Amino acid sequence: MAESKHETILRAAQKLFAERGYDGTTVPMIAEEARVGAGTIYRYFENKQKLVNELFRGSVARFAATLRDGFPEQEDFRQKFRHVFYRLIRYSRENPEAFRFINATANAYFLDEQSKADFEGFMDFIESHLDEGKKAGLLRDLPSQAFIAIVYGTIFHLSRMFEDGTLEPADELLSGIENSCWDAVSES
Amino acid sequence: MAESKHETILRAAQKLFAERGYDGTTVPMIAEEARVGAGTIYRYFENKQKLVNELFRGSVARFAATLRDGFPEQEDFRQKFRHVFYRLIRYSRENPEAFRFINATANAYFLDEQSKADFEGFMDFIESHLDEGKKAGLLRDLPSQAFIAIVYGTIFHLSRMFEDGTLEPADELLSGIENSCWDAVSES
DNA sequence: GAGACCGGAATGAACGTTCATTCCTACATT
DNA sequence: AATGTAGGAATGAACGTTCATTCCGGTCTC
Repeated sequence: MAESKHETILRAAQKLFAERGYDGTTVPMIAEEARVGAGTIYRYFENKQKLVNELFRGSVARFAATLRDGFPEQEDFRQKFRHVFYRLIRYSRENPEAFRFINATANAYFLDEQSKADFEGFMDFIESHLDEGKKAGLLRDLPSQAFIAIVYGTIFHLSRMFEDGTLEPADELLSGIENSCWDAVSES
Repeated sequence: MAESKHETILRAAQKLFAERGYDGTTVPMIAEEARVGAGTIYRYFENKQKLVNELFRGSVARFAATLRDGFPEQEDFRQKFRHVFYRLIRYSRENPEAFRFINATANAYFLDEQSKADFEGFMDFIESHLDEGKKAGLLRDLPSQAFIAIVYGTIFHLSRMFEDGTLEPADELLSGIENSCWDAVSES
């Protein structure tokens, strides 16, 4: 089998959660999307809330891995910034549903402590990376959270536009926006 | 009475929708928050979906009014940009629940055509304003949608941080971010 | 005391979840 | 090789609960 039932169910849930949200998605909907019986879902997940938390943590872990993977530890800060930017873009483009799901879910009332902690850890990676640039005097005198708002906020909105076809993700466009973001955060 | 029941119900619904989303909010919850009977809600709204759509349109209308109000038609583009930036910030700060609700709801499956059209009209105002700057050669060679992603995306993320206390909305910080955004979109 | 208005119990549909049953696969027996 | 059997996996009808919505008896207002 190419994909286990466990994975099939998670994939189906992710698609629906991204489209309709957690509360707007019923367990029978997930079952139908995954082409399994409703009861089967409960062989793999204790309940709907455990399912959404497991899905969230998995998505965040893969997202974090995408960022850390091939991080140019030896190169200069400008290169590192570029790496993070393009990896954020890459993940949002290759996993639009996961990206949308993560962002819509990150503050949700049904997330457990572990999930919240995992997401915070992921954000800390981005923040500490920006802190490094700030210490090196390469970035403006703003809290690194502000940089996150600029870079992550931009990419988040961009990915929405790519998804609904408002904007086409051409290389030239991405490179232009990467420069914009760099100019927004870097010391003049 | 300072506030009609109609308004009280809308306010209560907005608070809950912003916190828990449309499907995560039940009509009895809204009734309790508004301190009215569940049946009373149906004296003012045909059903839950009509309620959320009316609320959405009202919020978008007030948001749009905030932007248009006092728009410095006679001044230069830099001033106009500043105006839009600070009005976006102002609305998100004075109406954090409305702002969060609008952004979480803008693409939702339960919005009717009228609501979608209203929101698009609002976004068109921002876009046409940016187009003007582009025609004047003041902005980079990027689609104006990309500018929206940068400015609106930044403010959206920022407002989240203000709401959950990650960041404090000091004047100095806002002015610094406004400059960042301007540098991100303007021709060097 | 008539009429508009309101609250919250009542209602049927739909929810998350369970469970008795069926299905499938692998191995034992011949 | 063919048949029998065991047991985990899968199912979907059924359960209690909760939802959106309706309805009706009571309460203000004039």
